[in-house]
Amino acid sequence: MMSTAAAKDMVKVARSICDKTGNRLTETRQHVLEVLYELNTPVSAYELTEHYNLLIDSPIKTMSVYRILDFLESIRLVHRLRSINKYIVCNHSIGACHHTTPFFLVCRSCHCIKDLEIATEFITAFSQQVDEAGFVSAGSQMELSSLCNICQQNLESNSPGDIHD
Amino acid sequence: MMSTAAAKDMVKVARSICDKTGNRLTETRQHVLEVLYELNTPVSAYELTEHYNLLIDSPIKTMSVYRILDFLESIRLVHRLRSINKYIVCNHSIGACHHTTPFFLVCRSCHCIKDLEIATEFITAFSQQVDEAGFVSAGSQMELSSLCNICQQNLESNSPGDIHD
DNA sequence: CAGTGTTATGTTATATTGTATCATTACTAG
DNA sequence: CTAGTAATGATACAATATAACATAACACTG
Repeated sequence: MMSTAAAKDMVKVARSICDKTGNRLTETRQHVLEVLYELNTPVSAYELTEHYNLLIDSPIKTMSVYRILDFLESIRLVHRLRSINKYIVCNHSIGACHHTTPFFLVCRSCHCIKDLEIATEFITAFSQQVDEAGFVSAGSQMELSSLCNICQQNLESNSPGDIHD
Repeated sequence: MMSTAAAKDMVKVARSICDKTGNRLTETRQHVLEVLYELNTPVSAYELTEHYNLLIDSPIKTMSVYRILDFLESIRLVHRLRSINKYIVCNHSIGACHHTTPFFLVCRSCHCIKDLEIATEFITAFSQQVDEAGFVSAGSQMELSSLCNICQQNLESNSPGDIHD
């Protein structure tokens, strides 16, 4: 596994988080994180398994990938995009997480995403409504199921299934 | 299939929408809509199939249910909750849809939901950010993956898997 | 009303995503 | 060292979703 400097920094952050929270950043977990980081796009657990097995010499099965992704999500190192069943590295693994409710724009056609930065006033106003509705705002995550401009244009020009890069 | 008065009204609305949009509200489609309406809770395509086959004498297969749900979603009579892979009847089938971006609070534990009414100013402010980010706001749908109060309490009291009704 | 194109549904098979379960290995504390 | 816990391996299976092709219902035209 070739690691960029950025990836090494990310692993450092991950290690310190694990240390603080009394968790183990095992080799396998670190590898999963690195692979996910290098992919730099949302992938399913199965896709991640494939890439892992191409990049890392000790092979892994999807069951383990699920478990490790669950773990990494639980300590907030990765996000699970529930609307498309895919995973990405959390910004805060690379020192950029705002630690408020994340807001993902998700293209339901090509599955590209954008992590939107929302004004704090916005979030707090929301939180109140959420709490009033009998739900928990803390630790929640928003996803807007939408279309990116490219897919929108493709649909208009009647070429469905036309996946851009 | 016993139909309540409310269900009949809903079917009437559905029929008029289909008429306007040049679509057919076939018997099967109507049945799917009625069953989903009576259930009054988010269900998967497979769950819907089961209930359908209990309530309607002519049996259906899940493949058809998927197709019909897709259709009903396309003309905005049902919502697909992508974060939990379940479907519900859209409010506007019962004359209450605001026709802006719907916002669903979704409990990731028990899968109960709440359709939040959001202030219009809110939505428009959002839409702008979404458009600026290169996504399409029209026709989008928001889901907040969260926990309802009951599940939150259950988790705190260390009884995971404890599904309330 | 027959013929033809289109839409909807039936049917079967299969792909994709996610969990349950139990065995084994690795680490941790006494 | 060893007993207990945490992590992973391995196998099976459940749940969700789509592909592909056949048949049926409808709708338009001549």
